[in-house]
Amino acid sequence: MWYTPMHVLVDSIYASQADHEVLDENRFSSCVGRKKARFTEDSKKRKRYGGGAHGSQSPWDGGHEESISLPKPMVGFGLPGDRPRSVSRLLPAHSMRAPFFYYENVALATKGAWAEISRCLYGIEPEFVDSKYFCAALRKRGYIHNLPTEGRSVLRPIPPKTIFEAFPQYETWWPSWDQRRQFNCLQTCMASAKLTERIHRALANSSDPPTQAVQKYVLEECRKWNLVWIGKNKVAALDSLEMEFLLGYPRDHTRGASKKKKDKCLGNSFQVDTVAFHLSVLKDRFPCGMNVLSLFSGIGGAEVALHKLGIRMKTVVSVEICDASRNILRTWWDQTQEGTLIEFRDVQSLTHEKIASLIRQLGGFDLVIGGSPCNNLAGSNRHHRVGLEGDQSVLFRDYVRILNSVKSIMANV
DNA sequence: GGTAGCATGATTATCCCA
DNA sequence: TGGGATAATCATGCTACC
Repeated sequence: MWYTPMHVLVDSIYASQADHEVLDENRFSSCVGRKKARFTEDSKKRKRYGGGAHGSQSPWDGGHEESISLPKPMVGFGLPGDRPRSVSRLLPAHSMRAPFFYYENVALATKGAWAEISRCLYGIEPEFVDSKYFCAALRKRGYIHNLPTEGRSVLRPIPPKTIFEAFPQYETWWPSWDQRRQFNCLQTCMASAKLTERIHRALANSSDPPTQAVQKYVLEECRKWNLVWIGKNKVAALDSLEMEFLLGYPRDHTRGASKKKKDKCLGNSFQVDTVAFHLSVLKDRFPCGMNVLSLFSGIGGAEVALHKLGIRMKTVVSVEICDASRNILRTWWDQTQEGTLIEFRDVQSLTHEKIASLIRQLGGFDLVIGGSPCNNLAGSNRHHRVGLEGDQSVLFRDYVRILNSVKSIMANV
C-alpha cells in the first residue's frame, strides 16, 4: 500500500516540486484563444505520491506487482456537500498540458491494473468513487484525470439515493427481512424468468415469514440480480427505463435497441451524475463551448453529463465500436445538440495523422474523455478475467496513445 | 445471422472473531 | 494478527428459436 488518498495530499508533502506543479485552475481556456501555458519540462527523475506511512513506496517501480488500495469510504476527492477543505493535487507538469482528460474504469480491477493505468497516465493517482453517493445504485469506479477538484457542483435535481425514493411503488411488497436500501452495481446481464419463478416457488412453499434458509437464498439472488418486489412473493428484474433513471440518462435514452443490447449498453455506461460532478468545474472555463474527443463513447454518458451541466459541445469526435451504442448517441445528439458529431468506429483507426488532421480542422480538443473496456478486469467475467493485457482491456493503451498524440500535437500548434 | 434465455465461479476486499 | 466467512462484481458462451 503505497498510495494514500489524494484528497489528503497537501502542499507540504514535498519540499521539492521539480517535476510537479500544483494544479493551476485557471490554466486552461479555449474561449479567449488557447494560450500556451508555461509548463515545466518533464523530469526523468520521478517523485512519489503518497504521504505518511505510505510515502516510501512508489507506483513506478515494479508496477505490475503493486496494487492500489481502495479508499474507504470510496468518496474520491470529496462529495457534494462536504465542508470545503484544502485540496491541492500535485500533478506531474507534463500531465497538465492541454487538453483536460478524464479516464474511467472499474475500481475492483485485477491486482496491479490501476497501478499500471496510473503509471501510463502520468502517475496520477486514481480518484475512486462509488456512485452510491450520487444515486440509488452502487457503482465503484476509478477515474484518472487532470481536472481541478475545487468548485465542483452537482446536477439538479438531485437524484434519489434509496430504492424507495427512486421507486416508491415497490415498497408495498418489500418484505421487512429484505434490508436493501440501494441496488448493487447495474451490470450487463439481467435475471432470467426462470430464476424469478424459482424464487416465487421457494417463497410460496415456505412459511410466512420464510425460513432463514429461504430468506438467505432469496436475498442472495436479489442482491446479485438487483431484483425488486412487484407482488406477494414475486420479484422481477429492473427494466431498461429504471436502469436509465438510476444511471442519470434521459427517459428512453436507449430506445430503438433490443432489450439485450439495452442491458449491455447501460451496464457498460457512466453514471451521469457522478461524472457530471467531476466535469462541473469545466462549465465556467468554457463559456463558449468545448471540442471533445470522446473515446469508447458508449451511449454517450460523457456527452449527456456535459449537456446536463449546460456546457455547449461545439464538436464531439466520438469513437465507439458498438453499432447499437453509436445509434443511441447519434439519436440523442440529433435531438438535443446543435454542434457537430464526428463518429469513428475503432480507436485503432485514430492514427497520429488522423488526430493531427482533426486538430487542424477543429483548432484543438478541450477534453479527452472515455472509459476503456473493463471486460478483462471485471469480477463478473468468469471466463477471461485476465487483466489489462486481455483482448478488450488492452485497448486502454489506445486511450493513452491517443491522449499523448493530442497533447504532443497541440503543444506544437 | 440476430436475438433471447440460461447456466456458468473466481477474484478481490472486507468483516469478524479467536 | 491470521484465517474463515461474507459480500460484491461495466461478463461469456452455449443453445434454441425466429
